[in-house]
Amino acid sequence: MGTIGGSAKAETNYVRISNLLRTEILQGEIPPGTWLRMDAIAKKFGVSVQPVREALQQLEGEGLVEIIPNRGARVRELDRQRLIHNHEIGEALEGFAARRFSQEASGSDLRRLEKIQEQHDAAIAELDWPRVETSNFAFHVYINGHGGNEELVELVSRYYALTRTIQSTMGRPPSYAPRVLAEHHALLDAFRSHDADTAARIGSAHVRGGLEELLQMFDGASPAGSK
Amino acid sequence: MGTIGGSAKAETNYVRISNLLRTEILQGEIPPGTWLRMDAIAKKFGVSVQPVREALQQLEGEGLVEIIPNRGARVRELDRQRLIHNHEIGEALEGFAARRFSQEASGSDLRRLEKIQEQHDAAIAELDWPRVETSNFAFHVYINGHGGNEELVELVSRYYALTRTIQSTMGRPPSYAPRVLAEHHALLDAFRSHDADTAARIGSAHVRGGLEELLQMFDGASPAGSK
DNA sequence: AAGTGGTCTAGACCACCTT
DNA sequence: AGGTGGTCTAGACCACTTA
Repeated sequence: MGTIGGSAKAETNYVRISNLLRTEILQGEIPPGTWLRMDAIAKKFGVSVQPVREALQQLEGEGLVEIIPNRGARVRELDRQRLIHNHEIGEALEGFAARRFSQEASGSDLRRLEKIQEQHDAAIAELDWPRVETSNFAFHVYINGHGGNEELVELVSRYYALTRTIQSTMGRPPSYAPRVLAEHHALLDAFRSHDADTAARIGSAHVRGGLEELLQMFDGASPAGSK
Repeated sequence: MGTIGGSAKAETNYVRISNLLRTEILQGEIPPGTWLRMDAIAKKFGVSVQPVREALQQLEGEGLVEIIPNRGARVRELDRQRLIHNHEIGEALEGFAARRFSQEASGSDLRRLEKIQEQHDAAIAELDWPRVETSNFAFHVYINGHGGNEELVELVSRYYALTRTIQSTMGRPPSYAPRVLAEHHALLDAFRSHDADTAARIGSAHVRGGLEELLQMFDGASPAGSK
């Protein structure tokens, strides 16, 4: 019923639904902890409940959704501990990627990365926050993707995007912009001199610095002492 | 986290099926590239096709299975490139975990790890390969799990277990046992002296060494140049 | 043009929670 | 017990491949 006349492509319902839910979760439009009631989603998409179930199962496999058998599905909670654990994974992967980039990047790779950073610098100077986000994201994707390891890029992006949720909900501290700027340029320096150990150290510290800022906001927002 | 002991729980079919398929794939009983026909699996479990579909969607989210819309599901191929990419992720995560363990492990943590390594030593001396596997696995899980980051342990195990598939299919080179043994003991030394940089370096190199062995077997088994 | 096998719907069923 | 919402089955439907 109500077939959308399109002849463009045979996109299955479960693929469309999982894609849409994924971006909505990663962009924070559906906040952590939200219950995802299957019949409500099915109704919203004009389909039965089964393709919705399949989409949710896939997101559970990706770690974005938690399905409790016979109870329901919810967006996975993003508590203090999970914030820390996600950043540990990011710290490990970005440190590795920075090390490799410092070893393997050609002159034109470096120039390309510098161009991206110029965008980032300009966006910060103009206080254009959406553009700060996208250029920051592009900077890291370029480094992480250098070896052609898509799965690594995807893992980092998954954890990175999840934290952006909290940032855009809670705002950023004043230390954010100068810190990110300084650390990106320190990374570029290490890349230019092909200093692998320094690149790896800064790459990891960059993630750790982001975590500390987030925890400040997090602890500031939720009154301490609650157990 | 507490295990819920013995309480007779209502285990749903999709959970049972995904668990079984997962272990069969990770243990190499269903080799990479195998098509997973839904009605065949449904018949085998005595259920309809829908719970099978949900189990497969979850495994796709975990990266173990590839679902091609309107075509079917297959165990993801494990070609040379993916072998390399998986090990890169392992290298990053295990290097991180080794660094942290060297910084945070208490005396009793160290003694516990040494006990595990004694099991490993003995198993190698007796050429008891299944026990070599399990004690090797326990060694790494103990290090990786030290910070309580279950997701990190799971990620490493996922990539690690996948490579075991190939190892048990193709066999191990003679260099395997002495290399693993020497590297584990070098790690223990670094832990004992709380030498974080060395621990991280050896942890990463340990994974890289395993990759090189695997690639030797891999390239030896499939003659180069075949198109 | 037929065949194969994946996808989707409607409705029955059942686990768990609330009263 | 009654309610809510997740789970499962049977069968129709449809996309894609064979000839």
